[in-house]
Amino acid sequence: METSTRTIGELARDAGVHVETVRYYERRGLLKQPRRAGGWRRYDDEALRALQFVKRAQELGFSLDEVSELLSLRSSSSERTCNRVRTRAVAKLADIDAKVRDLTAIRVTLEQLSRACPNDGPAGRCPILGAIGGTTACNGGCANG
Amino acid sequence: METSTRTIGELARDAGVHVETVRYYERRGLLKQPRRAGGWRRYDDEALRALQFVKRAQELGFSLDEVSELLSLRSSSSERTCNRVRTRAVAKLADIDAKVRDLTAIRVTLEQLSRACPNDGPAGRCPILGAIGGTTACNGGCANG
DNA sequence: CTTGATCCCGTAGTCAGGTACGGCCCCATG
DNA sequence: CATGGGGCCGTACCTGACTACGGGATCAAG
Repeated sequence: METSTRTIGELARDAGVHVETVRYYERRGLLKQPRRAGGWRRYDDEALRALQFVKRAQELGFSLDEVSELLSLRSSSSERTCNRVRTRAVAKLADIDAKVRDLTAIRVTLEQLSRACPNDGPAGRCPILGAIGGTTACNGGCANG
Repeated sequence: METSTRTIGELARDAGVHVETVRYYERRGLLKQPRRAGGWRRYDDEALRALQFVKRAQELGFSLDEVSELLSLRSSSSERTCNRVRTRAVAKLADIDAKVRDLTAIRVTLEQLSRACPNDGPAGRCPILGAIGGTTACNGGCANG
């Protein structure tokens, strides 16, 4: 943890990911090639921070492609970098809002159906099955004839 | 739409899905084998309703495996069917709630960061990049020295 | 110097829910 | 009867983010 040079296994443990994940990120260009000692990758503290950056951005809902974007923004020196990052964050906020709206709509429907459910009885009287699919198990008039 | 016997293409169009999706559902056992005329699948109105059942259950957040379960419940004749369906619906509600909670937590964080963003400036002064990843582009003291 | 843990690499597989392809067959229309 | 659009089937491919495998190399401890 406090050693500034780690093997891939130690790095992975410190960051709470699997070794294969580190190699995968490296393949995807999310982590830069570390130096090698006798063929083994050696990572310093900065590599650990880079890995943590990826994980945290991911936790904030960014895909690995988007993390790549953020990473290139992070190493850019433009005065507009911050603005561009904010644009991404705001777009991500909109994505999240859309998802929450969709889920909430589904939730409302499911909850109404669950409430309407008498909690016993056969398929033909189940309001949930009824709402999902009309009549099939019950051709022609059970519960409405 | 009003013909009671359709080809797969007509069924797909009526249900708003692709032909391949119908064949895929059939392979997965979500739709039963239709009768054939000269090798071509022919579907009646009930097949259309079955397909719509699958789509609507999916819209309510059920995976195709869960839809299979619902389908077998639907054709069961037990008095406890309704209860079992409700159990699935309630579990799905809990899933949705968990997802919404996660998304909301992310949302709060992202929004705070967006608000804190001065909307211009370089990476080193970007609160979003800062919050995600500490220091890398900015080793040793920009914006805090 | 041996042993066992760890690392190397490339390739392939996983999950969900489809989507695409290619070669052949069938059906309705003119 | 020809033709073109659709349908048949099996198989492979897609996205995203890993995860697994196998055979060989290397390192640290005893």
